[in-house]
Amino acid sequence: MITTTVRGAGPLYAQVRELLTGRISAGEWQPGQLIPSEMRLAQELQVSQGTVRKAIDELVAANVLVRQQGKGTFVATHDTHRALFHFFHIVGDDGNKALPASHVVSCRRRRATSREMSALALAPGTRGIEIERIRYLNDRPTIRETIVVPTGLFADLGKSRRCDLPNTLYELYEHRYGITIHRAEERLRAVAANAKDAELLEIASGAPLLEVERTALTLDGTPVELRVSRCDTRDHHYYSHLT
Amino acid sequence: MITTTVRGAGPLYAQVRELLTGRISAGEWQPGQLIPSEMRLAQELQVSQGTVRKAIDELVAANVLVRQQGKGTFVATHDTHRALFHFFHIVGDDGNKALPASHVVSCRRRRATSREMSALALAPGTRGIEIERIRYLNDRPTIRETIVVPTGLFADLGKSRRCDLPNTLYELYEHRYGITIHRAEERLRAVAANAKDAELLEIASGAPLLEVERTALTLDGTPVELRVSRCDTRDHHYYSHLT
DNA sequence: GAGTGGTCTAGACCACGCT
DNA sequence: GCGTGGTCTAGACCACTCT
Repeated sequence: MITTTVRGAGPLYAQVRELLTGRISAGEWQPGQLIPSEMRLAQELQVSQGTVRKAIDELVAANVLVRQQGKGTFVATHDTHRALFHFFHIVGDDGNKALPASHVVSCRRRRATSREMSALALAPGTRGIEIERIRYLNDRPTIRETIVVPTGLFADLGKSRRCDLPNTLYELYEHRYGITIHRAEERLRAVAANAKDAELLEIASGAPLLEVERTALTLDGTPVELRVSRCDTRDHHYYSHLT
Repeated sequence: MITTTVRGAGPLYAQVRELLTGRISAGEWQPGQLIPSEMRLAQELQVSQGTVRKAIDELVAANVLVRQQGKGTFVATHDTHRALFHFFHIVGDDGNKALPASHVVSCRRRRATSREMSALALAPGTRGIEIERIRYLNDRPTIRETIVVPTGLFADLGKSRRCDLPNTLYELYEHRYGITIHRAEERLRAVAANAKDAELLEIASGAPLLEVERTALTLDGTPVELRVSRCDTRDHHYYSHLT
């Protein structure tokens, strides 16, 4: 494979994989879009189809690309299914799983805290947008969510009159700001409900809550969102599969 | 590929994969053991090396096999590394990760509860072995663990004088009982510490604890252990990576 | 029928571990 | 030097989608 810039060592298929990743990361191929066929890519990059195939295989395994036999290969997109199965791990104790309805409580701009600056790699003094919302499961307020994103990437987020945000924010990030969340890290703790938690979730102050702190990252590893969810786990739990 | 028993449809490599899985599951190839080379398997099964390779690729991805260039392919085994990186998700808030020391509190035989019977697919009235232990992180009691396994599979477990069990039980299951834990499901909740939790973990009664209920399964999907861990998450958290 | 990904094969050469 | 897995290639045929 010949490229203008010297691409470091490693196997050919890894170089092809990184090249494809770069094009997607740069927005050359948008989410949902059809990428060139394996044959075309092989010709363009002067490698065999099998090498392109191996590169694509790995990107499919990493949820970056999606194959559809007979149609082609597409850049993965954020839909309700992905939100539910890859980025929402709260399940009813009866096994039911559904995306909770959301109600925005507040939406404001403020300085980032030191925790937010370190988690999102922000310069001191950077301003962020804070969205607070309550999410309902079985018609009961179950999750109190505080979401912080830097103003730089999401300039006009929540500036419309009534903070009318969709339930699945990652679809909004993708369609409106061209930012695709690729993976996330979550840190879970048990905490005691404070007065505000108690009021919003209609529980006793001091009751145990599951706190999930999530950092969401783009394909190139940039952290773009810090989200803290406090969940009433009396009828629900967080599900994790270990391999 | 010709086999005595008719193996259902599907691609050749999937049939090879299931055949290899079956041999491992049946104990024909033990954990840590070298399996035949790709060439030998290809000859034996009358398929190409590439087909065997694809089957093995998938089993490596599923942590069933491990390749070592120049040496061969081995059945995956439970060592300290796997315990720490695949089956232990509690991390210090400072980023430190270490297996906690364990102290067995009690070890007894009793009837399984209905919860245990459903989680482990046991017949009513089945007896189980219950191990209770405290695990220490930074020299402080941090996790209270209750482990239940059926007596059928682990006949003499904990019958030695002083319940002297190793820190990583899955290594014991593998070496002593020929049972390999392949994957696990965890359900997390926040709960309030009861009197016993408070005493053993040296915290206030009612303090929030992270409860992790784990079902551990073998390669063929049989559940063999139910483990409930109650964790003091004031200085630690449960880490989860989403893709 | 043309184009796509999915499977299967065969062969070449490389990198590594052992003896 | 030999056997192992790791990479790369080339070509055949199948299954699916769309026109």
